[in-house]
Amino acid sequence: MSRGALRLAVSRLTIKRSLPEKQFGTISRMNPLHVVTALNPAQQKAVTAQPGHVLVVAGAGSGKTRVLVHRIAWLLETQRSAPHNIFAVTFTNKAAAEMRARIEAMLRYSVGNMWVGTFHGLAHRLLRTHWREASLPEGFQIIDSEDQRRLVRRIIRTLGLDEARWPVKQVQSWINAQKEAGMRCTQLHDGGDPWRRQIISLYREYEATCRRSGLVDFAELLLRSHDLLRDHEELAAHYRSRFRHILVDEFQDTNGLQYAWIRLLAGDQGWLFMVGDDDQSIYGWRGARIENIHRFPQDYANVLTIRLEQNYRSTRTILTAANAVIANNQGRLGKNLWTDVGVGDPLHLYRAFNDLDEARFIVGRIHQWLAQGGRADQAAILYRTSAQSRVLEEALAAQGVPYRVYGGQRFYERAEIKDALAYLRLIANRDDDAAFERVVNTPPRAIGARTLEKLRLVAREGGVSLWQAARDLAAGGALAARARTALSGFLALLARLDEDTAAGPLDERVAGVIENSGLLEYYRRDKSNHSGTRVENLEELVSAARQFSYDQPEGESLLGAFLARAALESGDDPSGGGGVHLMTLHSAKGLEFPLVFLCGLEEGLFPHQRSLNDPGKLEEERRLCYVGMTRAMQVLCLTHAEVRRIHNADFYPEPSRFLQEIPMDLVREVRLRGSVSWPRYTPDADQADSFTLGQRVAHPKFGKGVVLNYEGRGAHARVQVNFEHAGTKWLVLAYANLGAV
DNA sequence: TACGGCCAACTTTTT
DNA sequence: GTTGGCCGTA
Repeated sequence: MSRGALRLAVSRLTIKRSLPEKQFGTISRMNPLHVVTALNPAQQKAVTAQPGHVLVVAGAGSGKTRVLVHRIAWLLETQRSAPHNIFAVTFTNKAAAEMRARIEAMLRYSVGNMWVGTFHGLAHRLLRTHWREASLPEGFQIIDSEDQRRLVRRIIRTLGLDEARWPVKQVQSWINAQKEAGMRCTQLHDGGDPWRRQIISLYREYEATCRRSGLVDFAELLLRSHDLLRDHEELAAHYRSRFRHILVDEFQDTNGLQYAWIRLLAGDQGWLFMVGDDDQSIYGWRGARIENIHRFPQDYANVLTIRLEQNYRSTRTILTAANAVIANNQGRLGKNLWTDVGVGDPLHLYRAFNDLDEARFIVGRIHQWLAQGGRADQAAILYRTSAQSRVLEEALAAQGVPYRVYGGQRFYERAEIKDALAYLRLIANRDDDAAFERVVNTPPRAIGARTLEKLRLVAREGGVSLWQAARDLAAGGALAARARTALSGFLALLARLDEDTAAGPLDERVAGVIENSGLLEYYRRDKSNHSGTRVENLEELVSAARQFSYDQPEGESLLGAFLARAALESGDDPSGGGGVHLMTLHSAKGLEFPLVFLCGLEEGLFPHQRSLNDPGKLEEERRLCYVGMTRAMQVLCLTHAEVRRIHNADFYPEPSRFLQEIPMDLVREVRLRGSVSWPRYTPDADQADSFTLGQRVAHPKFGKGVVLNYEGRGAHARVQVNFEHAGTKWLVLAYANLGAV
């Protein structure tokens, strides 16, 4: 699991050590021409735009990263910019690492003091440097969404609220939405609304808990560093004079707070270089505001807008189809991708009987691809929901096709890893309530719900952390002897873990904690963990710590830095190993594959049920479809099923509206042996004289049914239909007058 | 207090 | 099909 992450860390290390820093005053080692050759006119225009604000509308496969990298190289090589003048921000660690690596590969010197990172990573860097000004404790820790949810649940219960009326996730996302709107609980007013009054008090209580515990959630990283710049003019001035060039990747995915933060950082001195594609905005449900990219040219005077419309990835057919689909959206910035490569294959369309048939078909096509000399890792199967992967995986495995599934449980999010990290967090900061709650009784050490309840009460009344409350309770006489012993035991254990390992290297420290806390033994004996992966993962964490300490030899708090990385990096980078790529459409963004299967194209699945009644959400689904289609380089194969099994229940979905939005002449419907032709997307489907197995049909007398079987052809063709009410019947096609449903 | 079994939920998830 | 939470029992 974490091996990819480790490999990534190693390669970054190699780059750092083998490249010299840029020496000022030395002659550029690179001919500036190299920065702009091999760029098309639009790319060149973007890369060499004179100081000013720039919006690059970069279509799929139009060389977006290339432009960013070349722009930075151009600034460094021809504009007398130094690496420390540049601030480049992305959404993923992967994108940030790639950008840095490509710049260094191009320039052949290390740009270590250039700020390149994710929004959260760079905000974190600011807060670590200026924790005092940001009113944070020096050793503040980052909590992930799961930690946050547990804290919120705790608070809902503490306030004696009904979880059914105050769903944890809803409260959590409400709080995050407030933070993303820049709203602190003190700035919110209930306006006499009891619901608002209650949820604001939840927010207040949550903030108080975080403050007491020295915890910062993801949204807080951004809000805190935004407020830091807003409230400390001298600090802001310092950074504004430093970062003359601010480059933003995937601008369409920024939320309001991120945009505000960037604007604050730029002030009226920094030049903004925003790269994005409004047609690929697919994270609205997480707070991304597509409006940001739309209003940027209005927010600043004289924004130079450049469109990158030449696509270097897909065939003309694929692009035409994708353009046709996205054209159904309103209010786009507008662009039309084109390519000068060939027309290519038509899109393939397969109408499957059910999800098993769909999977079988896809595997069959992959076999064909392999037989024609293709590699498995050139193929990707994209789906709307993770749940769809299971059937596909089974079909691939049954046929011996290697594959790898992206997404899912990440290394640093695994329960056993988070347990181990919680011990480490408590070592770093005893007041970390989230960590305390997590491991106070993991592994079980007889500290039960009653004891914890008392602890929380004491902590709440005294306005102190759980740790401090535990110390008080263990010393006083308020607890039963048994509970007191158990609690003292935990306090002593932690002190021991801390002291025993304080001097040693990080990995020994981690190993000591895992061993002596009893976690290792606990998971070793865990019967539900048949394969022993949890134990392996714990061992892997020790290796990750060792690797990390090689990677970052200097630094005052290695443990703190390690914990921060664990929170900010998923630690999951499924790189090595070939095989067909299986992933959700969301995780496919930014990738490309010669052969792409887009499956489950059905109303209710894609577009998803929960988006059907909201035009805005529907447009986001369409953008998701656009993203999926534009991943394909050579062959794009679309599939849908007539019967879809979801949570053990059968559904009979209509084909996705997105299919209807693709011009028919770009599509070739694929039929397998054993099925008969059925011109599915002709307007007069009633005229059709043949059917596929599983096809839903309507009979004037028997009503609706499903085609089970057929025999013969032409005038003698007969079909067997299972009618919903009339039962199974054989009908002569020529007389049956069957229609489509 | 611990554990096993049962039940409900379940879109997407860069940090 | 899986997972996390809840509850009853030892």
